[in-house]
Amino acid sequence: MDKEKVFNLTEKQIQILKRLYENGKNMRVCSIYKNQTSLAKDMGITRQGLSNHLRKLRDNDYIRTGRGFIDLTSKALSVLGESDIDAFVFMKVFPQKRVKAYEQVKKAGAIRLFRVTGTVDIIAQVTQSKLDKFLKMVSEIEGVEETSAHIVLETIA
Amino acid sequence: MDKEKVFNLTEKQIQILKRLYENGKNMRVCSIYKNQTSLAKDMGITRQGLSNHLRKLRDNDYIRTGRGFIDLTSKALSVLGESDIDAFVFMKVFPQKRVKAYEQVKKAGAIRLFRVTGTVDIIAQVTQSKLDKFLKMVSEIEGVEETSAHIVLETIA
DNA sequence: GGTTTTTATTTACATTAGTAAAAATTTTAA
DNA sequence: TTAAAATTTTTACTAATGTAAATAAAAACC
Repeated sequence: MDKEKVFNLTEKQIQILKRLYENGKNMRVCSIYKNQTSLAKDMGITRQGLSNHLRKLRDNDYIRTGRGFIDLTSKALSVLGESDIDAFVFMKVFPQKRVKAYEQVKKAGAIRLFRVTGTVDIIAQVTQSKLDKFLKMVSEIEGVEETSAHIVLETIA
Repeated sequence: MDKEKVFNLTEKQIQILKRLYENGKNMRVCSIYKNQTSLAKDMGITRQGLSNHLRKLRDNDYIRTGRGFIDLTSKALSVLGESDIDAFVFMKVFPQKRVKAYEQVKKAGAIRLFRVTGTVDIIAQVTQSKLDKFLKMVSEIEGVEETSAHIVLETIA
C-alpha cells in the first residue's frame, strides 16, 4: 500500500492558480536552481557584482531572475548556439516495469512527457541540444524496450 | 540605415550565460508578470497572506515565484485541466504529394504540426474534441498514406 | 450546540535580490 | 605610453519576497 502523503490543493489555492492562469503567457526557459550568493562565490566576485551583470542580461531579455533560480530565455540559447527546437522521442515500455520506468524517464530532461494509447507508450518532447543525453539516459532505464527519435525539420503550424 | 542601438554582450556576460547553461534544465512555464503586492491588493488580503499560499503551491511544484513574476508549472496546468494537448497523430505522406498534402493537413485543425525525420513524416498535436474531425479530414487528403492516433492518458511532466 | 481540526489571515521579522555611485581595472586609440 | 573610454568590481543602501508564530475563521465531527 502506498503510504505517501498526498498534497491536496485547497479551494483558495485553486482559485489563485486560476487567477494566475488568466493572465499567463506560455514560454520556454532553461532554469538553473542556484542562488546568486553561491553563484557569485563560485565566480570569485561579490554578490552585488554578479547582480550588476545579471541586470544587464535581464534588461535585454537574455535571462529572468528569481529567488533561488535563474532562467535563460530562448534569446540566450540562440546566442549560445543552442537551438531550442524540438525533437520527439517515442518509447515503448514493458508493462511490468512501467511505473518505475516512468519515474526515471522523468529525470532524463524532457520538456514534456506524455503517456499515450497506441503503438507507443510515451511521447517525449526534447530540445535538440539535449537529445543525445536524453537518449543515452533513457536507453539505460530498465523496462524501456524501444525508442525512436524524430527531429523537427519544420514547424508547419 | 538602421540606427537602432544594439546591445552587445561583453565577454563576461557570455561567460556567465555559458556557466548557467551548463547546469540548466529546460522547461515550459506559463508566466504572469505581476508582483505579489499588487496581486494581494487585487485579492483583498495582505501581501504576506498571499505569500503563505504561494509557499504551499511552490513547495509542491505548482508554481515558481520570482521578483515581479510568478510561473505556473505544467503540474499546475494539468490540475486546471488546461493541458493544451490531448492527442498526437502521426502521419506518413507519399513523397511525391508532400507539399500539397501539407497544405491541406494545415487546414484540418491541429494545434501544432511538425514535419519530422524518422519513421513518420508529420506529428500533429490535436485536442481530443477535434480528434475525430481531424482524422476524418486527414484521411481524405491525397498523399496521406497512413495515420495513427495516440490519445494522451496522462501528462507525466 | 459545542469541540476538534483544518484553512486563512495577520503581524513582525528574516532573507534574497536589486540599485546607484564611486573606485579599480582593463581596453582602446592617438 | 599615456589619456580617454569602457568594463568590472565594490560598498552602502533599497526593495521584494519568504518565514514563523499567533489569531481568526471555517469546516468537519460527534
